[in-house]
Amino acid sequence: MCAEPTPRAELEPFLATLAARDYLSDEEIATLQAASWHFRVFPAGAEIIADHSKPHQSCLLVGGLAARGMTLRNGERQLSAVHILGDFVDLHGLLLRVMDHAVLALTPCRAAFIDHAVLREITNTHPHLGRLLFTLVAIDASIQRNWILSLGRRKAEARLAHLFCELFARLEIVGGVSGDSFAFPISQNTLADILGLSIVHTNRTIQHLRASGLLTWRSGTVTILDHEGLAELAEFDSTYLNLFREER
Amino acid sequence: MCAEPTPRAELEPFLATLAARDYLSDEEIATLQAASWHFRVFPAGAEIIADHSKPHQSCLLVGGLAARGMTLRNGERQLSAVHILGDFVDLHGLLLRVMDHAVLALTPCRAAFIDHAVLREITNTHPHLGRLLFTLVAIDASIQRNWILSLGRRKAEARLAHLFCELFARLEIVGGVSGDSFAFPISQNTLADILGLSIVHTNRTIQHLRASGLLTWRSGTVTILDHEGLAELAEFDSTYLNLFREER
DNA sequence: CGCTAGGTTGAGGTACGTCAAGCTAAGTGG
DNA sequence: CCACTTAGCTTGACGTACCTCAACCTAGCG
Repeated sequence: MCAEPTPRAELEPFLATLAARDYLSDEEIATLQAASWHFRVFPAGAEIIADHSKPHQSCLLVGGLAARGMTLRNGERQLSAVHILGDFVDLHGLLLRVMDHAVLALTPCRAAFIDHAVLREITNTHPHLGRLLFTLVAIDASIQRNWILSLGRRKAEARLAHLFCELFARLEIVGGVSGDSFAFPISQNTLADILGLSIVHTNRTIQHLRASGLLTWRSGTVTILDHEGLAELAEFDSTYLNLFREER
Repeated sequence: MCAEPTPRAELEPFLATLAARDYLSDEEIATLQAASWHFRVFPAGAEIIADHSKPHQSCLLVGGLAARGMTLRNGERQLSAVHILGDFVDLHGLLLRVMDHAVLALTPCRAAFIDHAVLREITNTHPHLGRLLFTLVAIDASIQRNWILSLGRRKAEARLAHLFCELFARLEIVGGVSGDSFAFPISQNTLADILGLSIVHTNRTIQHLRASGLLTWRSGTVTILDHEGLAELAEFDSTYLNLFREER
């Protein structure tokens, strides 16, 4: 591969997500960078955090795609969130203590772990930074609310369109897009578990989206050909992503 | 009606939700009770907080049922959360600043408002209490994840069963159940918007649940006849509600 | 060359939606 | 006390979005 990046560089996408929502002081940035991060890699399909476990660390994704997943007894799986680099995947583990879902690596992933004790100390000594971290939890919840709307009321095609609109917007913040394209190297099987659809119907929905000329998806790369048309189809309104800098 | 309850008494359900998850010091309780709460009532159907508004207060529900709702252009509505007394309905508004959904009174509601400035000050001066408040936001997110599983993978009947299991468990904490019954005075139309189903199918699903002897729902009251059977049908696992006292 | 994981296609089934009508109970005005 | 209205519940008939099963196709890989 390439030379081992410095921890400092690996935190950049995370700092970018924060900086997209509020103003970070140099001292706050330094605090985050000075913290003790432990890096680990996971192959595609690996379980990063097990369901019902009681983690003592939280996990920041610095590379790859991950997801939160729950499974019914009959084996059907539903993914409730897709995470990209810069996402503090299980920050809420600090508050919830017991996982009610698993965190899975959808692609090979690189993650940085930080002790809950350190995070708790940050919320004690840096209240604003603490609020900023919890804002990320609230934004995750916001994304989930929108996904509830998708699952409950949007048809398959609009649902998929909305997912791609959202991923593009989120990846843009952290430098995860190049031009109109972003890496999305997952199987249609996995995508079906995100969309709450069967594999077959997922396949047909993708074909329909491709045929309408809104996007392509080849060899693990999605290219959006018509941003406006896609957003129109999805009724995409980015308010819920909180892409504005405000004192929080 | 009855005599005006004291603010102190009206906060009890809220303190109970907190106390179900962590240990509150007397000083923390006093801080919450001493805060300046403004009470308002809303008729059924009223908009408690408007979509896309920028609230400067957060809203604690002290009576009635409320919900978060989003609407598509074609008029279809999806409710993403049902709130009961003691719920800090839009605590996340403190962090998100712009509402990405509306908060609606499903029944006549009584709510207590508190300035964001006060909440922010609490997170500055009482870090543990602040974390506890944000834990409520994280639990809301947890509930939403479970609802994503319901909408994506559970069939109508299990979805409805899960809703009733959850409401019973949550209402139990705040003294909102009597025996096996709780008040649920909403129309099937509204219920359909919670379940992401049509009215007609919602009606048939309810009838099927009733016929299977698991519960009754008459004149605004749900009575669960077979808790175990209902939980079995719903695959209900209360882990996600965080009903355990832990240092957070 | 054969194996495998993933993508694609067709045929038929089911859970759910839509439309339209009739029912019930509560409220309103005469 | 009785029309009349209205909101909500119920039922039937029919339509459709999505599911299931099963086959085949394709590309990568040892």
